[in-house]
Amino acid sequence: MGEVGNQEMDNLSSVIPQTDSVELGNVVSSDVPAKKLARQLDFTGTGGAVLPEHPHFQSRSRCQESESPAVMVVQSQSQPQSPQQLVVLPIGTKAPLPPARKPDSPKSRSRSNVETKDATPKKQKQCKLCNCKHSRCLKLYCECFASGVYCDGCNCTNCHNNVEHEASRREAVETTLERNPNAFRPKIANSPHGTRESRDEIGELVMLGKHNKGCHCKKSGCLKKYCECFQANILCSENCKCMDCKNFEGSEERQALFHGDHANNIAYIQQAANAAITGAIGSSGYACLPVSKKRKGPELGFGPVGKDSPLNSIPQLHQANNIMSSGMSTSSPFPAAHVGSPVASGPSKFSFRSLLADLIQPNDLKELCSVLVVLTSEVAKIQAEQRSDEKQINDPQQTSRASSSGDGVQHQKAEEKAADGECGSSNQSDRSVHDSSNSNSSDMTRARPMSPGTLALMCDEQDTMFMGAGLADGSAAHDCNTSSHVPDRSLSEVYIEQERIVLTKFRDCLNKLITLGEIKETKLTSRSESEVGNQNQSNNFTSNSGCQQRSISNGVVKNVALSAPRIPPACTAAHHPNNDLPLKILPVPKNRKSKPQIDREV
DNA sequence: GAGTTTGAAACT
DNA sequence: CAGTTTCAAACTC
Repeated sequence: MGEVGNQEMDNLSSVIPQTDSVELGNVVSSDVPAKKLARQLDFTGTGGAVLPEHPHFQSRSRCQESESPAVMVVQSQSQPQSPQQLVVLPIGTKAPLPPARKPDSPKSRSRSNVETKDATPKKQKQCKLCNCKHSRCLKLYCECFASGVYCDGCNCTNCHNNVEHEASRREAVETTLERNPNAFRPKIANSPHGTRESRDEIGELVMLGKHNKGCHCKKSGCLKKYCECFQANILCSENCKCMDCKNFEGSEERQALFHGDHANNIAYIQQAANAAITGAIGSSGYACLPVSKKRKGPELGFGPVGKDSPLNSIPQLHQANNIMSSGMSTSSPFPAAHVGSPVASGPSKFSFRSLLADLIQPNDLKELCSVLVVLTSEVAKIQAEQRSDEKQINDPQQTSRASSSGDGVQHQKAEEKAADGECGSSNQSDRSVHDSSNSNSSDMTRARPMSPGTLALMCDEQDTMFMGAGLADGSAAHDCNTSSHVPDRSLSEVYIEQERIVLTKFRDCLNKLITLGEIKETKLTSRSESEVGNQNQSNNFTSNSGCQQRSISNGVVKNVALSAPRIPPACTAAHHPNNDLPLKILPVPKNRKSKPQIDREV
């Protein structure tokens, strides 16, 4: 341990504002030697940026990762130097706030409303309550500090993570950020590559996410809450450097924690965890080289075990929710808000199995993609034919003029045709929606030729479809560079039209899925009700009629409708009354100018 | 509730 | 960057 020079101590004194002289006194008189503290605080004397202004400051928040009902760090714009600059607000301040965090710790639960030495006055806290003694809650050891929130109601000793010690707090934040600019970022990132294939296999809640740094566990087998991955309810990833990891997809030890008739028996689960760690359960045969077992995408998870088992508490579900949002939070100066999480309604003992678990098969997705691609190619064909026809009619001058003034009309016409083709005939109200969307189309043509997502999609789906189509004038030739053969505008019109069609179809599919999910839920509900003795329910049910079924089942389905809002037609296209029916694309007759033949199976 | 274990953070 | 120490949460008894 190095000596702290006088200079450093001088810096220390000079950096700390006058108002904090008392605090410095506190520091010196605390149970930590002054020099040691000086080192620990690692004052830099920069005195510049403060926590809230740092672009990287976000509530990384174990709160956020786990149980927090939502904490938001708000920067006061008016008083940038004010110690109160950082204001911690519960998001959605509707009272009553959810119970204080740390439901998983009986210990802290019992403490949660007790007055403590020098922490800020007790009130319900949105984050885990810390018990720091030596860090003054100014290091990442402190969960509150790490979460970017003030200690409030904690059981900490000599706490400086509060408004009164804002100055030293800021210094600490600064130091922490110097050491690690990502210190306050979420530790768990979304994984775009999470495979969901094993969801059905286990049938439980799938956690997508990846620990940014990865864990380094040695003895816990990553099956205890010591492990940050396990705690966050995610599988270990290639980022981890853990030893003897058992927190990977397909791990027998891991599955043993969550399966079997004892799945809800906490004692059993903990026993299983211990056994797994000591190798008593299963013989996975893995050599426990973490790398060999790391999945590429985070996957299935179902909560830590032990006394604090999440199987009996909602935090894990919060985590799931938070994981999903944490990945997005990097673009926001604020930690992700978790307001009104559908899973936050209360503790549940039941494992969650998606209603769509049996409905969506990988092949379906492939087929859907194929259908969409075929659809777009048909649209492109039609537009190409259309355009060539119009060329013949109009002389070149008119054509060029039309491209500047009459574009919108032409485009609209094309869209109407496509919309007709898609949905047969659309009713008036739908059309008005459609038209309103079109009003922007021509502008979009210039400003936004094609969304990157669509471009990427088209690049991915690529070629066989489009190239095979051999479009007459190349207007819809699939060219990821969106260049060349045709004037940009007409090309982008085609793309826009394709995009619109694809999105519309995709929306329809999602709606269909929702309906199927609802149907399934209705079935399950009816079944369970009938099991309890309510025999009349099942007779009301018919299997495949979509939304109307929500009126049945003694109000049970009413809730379904609430929980699964249908995706609105938005501003994409006319909505066909039969949108819920499966799509079937019929071959396009040659020389046909109009719409692609899209029919619906009844 | 005290003591132990664990792994992240801090430090050398 | 690796090794060590500190720290506080998780866990055990």
